[in-house]
Amino acid sequence: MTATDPADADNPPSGLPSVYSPASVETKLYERWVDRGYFTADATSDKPPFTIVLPPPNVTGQLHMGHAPQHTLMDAVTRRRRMQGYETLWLPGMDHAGIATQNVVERELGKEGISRDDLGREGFVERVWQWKAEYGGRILGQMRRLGDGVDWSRERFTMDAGSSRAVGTMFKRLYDDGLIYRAERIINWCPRDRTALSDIEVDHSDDEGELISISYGPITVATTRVETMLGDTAVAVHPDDPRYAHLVGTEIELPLTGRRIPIIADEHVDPAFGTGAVKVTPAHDPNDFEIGQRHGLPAITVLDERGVITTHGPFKGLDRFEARPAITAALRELGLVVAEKRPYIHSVGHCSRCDTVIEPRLSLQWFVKVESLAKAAGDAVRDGRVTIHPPEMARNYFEWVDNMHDWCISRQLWWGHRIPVWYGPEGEVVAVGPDDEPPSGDGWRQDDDVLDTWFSSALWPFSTLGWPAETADLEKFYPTSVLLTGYDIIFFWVARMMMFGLYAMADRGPEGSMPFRTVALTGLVRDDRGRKMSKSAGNGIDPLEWIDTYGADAARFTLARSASPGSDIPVSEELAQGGRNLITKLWNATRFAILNGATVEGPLPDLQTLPATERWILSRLTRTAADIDGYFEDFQFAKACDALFHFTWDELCDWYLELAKLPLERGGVEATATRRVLGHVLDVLLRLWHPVIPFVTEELWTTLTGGETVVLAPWPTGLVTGGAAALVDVATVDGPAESLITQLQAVVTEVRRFRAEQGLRPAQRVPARIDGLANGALGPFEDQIRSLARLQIPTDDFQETAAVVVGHSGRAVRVALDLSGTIDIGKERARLTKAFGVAVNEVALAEAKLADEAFIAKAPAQVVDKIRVRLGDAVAEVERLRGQLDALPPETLPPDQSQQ
RNA sequence: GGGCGCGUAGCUCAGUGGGAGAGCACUGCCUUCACACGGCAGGGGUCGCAGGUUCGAAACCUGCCGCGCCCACCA
Repeated sequence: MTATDPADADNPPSGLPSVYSPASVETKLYERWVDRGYFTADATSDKPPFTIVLPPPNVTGQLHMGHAPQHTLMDAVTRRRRMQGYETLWLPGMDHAGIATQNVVERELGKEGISRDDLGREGFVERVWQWKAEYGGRILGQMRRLGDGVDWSRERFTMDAGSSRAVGTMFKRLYDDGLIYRAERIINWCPRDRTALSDIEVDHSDDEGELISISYGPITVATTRVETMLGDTAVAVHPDDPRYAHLVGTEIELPLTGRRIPIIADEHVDPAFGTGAVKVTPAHDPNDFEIGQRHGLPAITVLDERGVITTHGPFKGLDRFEARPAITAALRELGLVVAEKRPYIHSVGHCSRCDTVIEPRLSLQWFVKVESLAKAAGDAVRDGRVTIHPPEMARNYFEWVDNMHDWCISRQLWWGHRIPVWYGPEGEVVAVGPDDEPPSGDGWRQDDDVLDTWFSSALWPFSTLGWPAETADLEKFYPTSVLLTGYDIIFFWVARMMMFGLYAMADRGPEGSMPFRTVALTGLVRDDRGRKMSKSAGNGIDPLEWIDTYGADAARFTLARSASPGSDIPVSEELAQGGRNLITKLWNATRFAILNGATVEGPLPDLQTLPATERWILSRLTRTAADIDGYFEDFQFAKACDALFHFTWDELCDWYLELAKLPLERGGVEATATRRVLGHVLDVLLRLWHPVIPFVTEELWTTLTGGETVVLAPWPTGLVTGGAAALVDVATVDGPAESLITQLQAVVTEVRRFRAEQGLRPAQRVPARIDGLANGALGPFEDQIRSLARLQIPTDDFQETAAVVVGHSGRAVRVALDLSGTIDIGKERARLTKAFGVAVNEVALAEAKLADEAFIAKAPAQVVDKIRVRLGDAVAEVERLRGQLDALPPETLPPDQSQQ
């Protein structure tokens, strides 16, 4: 059916097929935009800058449903600013993603049967670069398909020369300021990736384990990690615990090892937990490490970097998870296991990259001393220099920033920025800046570790603009305007950019140093049942499939219309279809306009000369544009999309286009005015839509207006430059026209409802006489009302069999219908009776309210007035319905039904 | 353990003191000349529960129940 070939019928006049096929225009348009340099920023421009930071996707990454909404929203924000006349910069790039990328390449090597050790450090890193050249950055191509208007001439990578230089500079500065230090600490260690991790790279989950109570002679301890007992160097009890007071200061023998360890008293112990006695393993537990520090205990490491036991003959060489049952068994044999609780559910840390259980491990690492940096990062939000949207998310930010631990930045990886520190033969430690010569000579060697990926990410807002050099870009585009990202990386990225930005740019003063002025947090993508998207749950939806099936615009609109600040975004196939339908609707509306000669040429006719229908749509357009502009300003994308959707579908298509058909058909002066108004409305509407659905609006706008591009067309409101303020003029706001058309709609809707209730076919024309129009302002629209409600001019033998009355008192419109032969009197009587009952009830309610003295005494006058008006309406309604009931012809039933 | 948030139509969600809304889904009629990816009309909700404030509560307060997320060094 739909295989009608519209190209034949419609192509000649409109140039647009009746069904939009995104695939045929999207790629072409994107290339055109890039070629014409629309997205290329000019640092020498006089326009005010608008800069938005693209969270650099992992070089290994693919565009997934998590990115799609954020990219859409960033693009929409940027496009609107561009149309408003800002010099916009949206700078693309990728993150080298240390562990993730190293893992991918190692897996590749694994397929060839070799390990990274076979290649050596240099060979391996070389291999990663090769991999990047060949497979990396697929996501960049996917961004083009989404329509991201980024400045490709400024594309960056966190490991490129400029970024590396920024990293080196930053490290050196922090080091010289005493904000980077090296220390032996308990850190999170991933035995599979064999590297240290920062606290936030550890995900905690409640896992099944076991709680084993072991007798250490006179005292019993409980543990979930039996294997670490080999490294115990004390047993701790609470200082006030009377049960153990006599044992504090004595020594016991540690089972299986023969070592003697002290019993000590420490405030950290909770006497109410377990036996109230804790085994202390300073090398393998962060709390125990601190207890050890306080009491001068030795730290004995019993696990190596792969999580394998390194001591104690029978257990040496066992993996930690093999050692656990082995040691439990050995203790049980000695009769020392006094209680076992399993399953025991407790919180266990996992590597956020590979899910391996984290092993707290004592090791020598580099740290950023965060105290002063975090304080500054918190203050910048507290004193309003940086705004967080939505505001309640700021609490999360503060909670983290105010309680931050020092940041472990060294990683035992090969892929990343190598720590610029050299160690000399005499134990010298020298941090080397990017412009300095590293020390040479015998015995000097560079640190083997690399920096946490997030170290370079934290510099992204200014390293991409040329820092540490004082470039024109940095001057023009820093601080950036908006950071739009998911709330899941507030800690990983947002807070760290704040810390580093404020520090590195401190010479610009408090108002110029922050990395961005506004942080707009988006939700995460969920499926239509609120579940997180994941491949394993089988509910992953691929945004590229949506683009293939429905087009980029449909995908973008679908995502944007669900995006409320900070709220999660549900996605489903049905929603995407709704998006596709909207695009088609807009397409056809514009196509209709073009087919009917809509034009943007010449000035708009004087408002006074226009019929109320035209003044109404212009008034609605102006209000809608203002609403939308405000919603964009507040990152209320869902509301902006809703307003656009509602105006496009319910007002423009359902009413204005239908109303316009008559004057367009008639031609002449009327048609000329309507064509101009129609062209204007679509011109403005397509501009308003463009930030969200760039492709289809470009195709339609250029066809409609003959303009070069909508990308650079002035935004209808909130302009900072350009002379297009007249696009939406406050003067077009027209209350009387709006209420008049509302009345017109009510008349048409009432007649339609009546017709539907009578079971009339939509196309069937019914003779009708319309009273009450002539003395009202609706008079000129009788023909349109007849057209919309399918009412004919009364014939000579007109015979009123039913009437529809809309409104009351002198302003009522009465439509008398001749339904002889078709009307179902019974149905109509039932309908009127029901409505009559409702109206009577209304009257009773309102009267009761007005009789309530307590209410009258306290309610505001306007509320009382409102109720009086309501009472008047209800009384009129009762009268009206009574009249209609009385006017109803007597019911005549077919003979065969008269018995029922 | 701490923090944040949520519970409104079958589903996903708007709605921050004055007559319960949207999209999708559902029902009926319709290939009406922009659009069947459409049109018209319609059904459907004790706004989680219980108290309180108020003339008036989906909204404000308290408690309870249920759910989600984040943070946390409970052995």
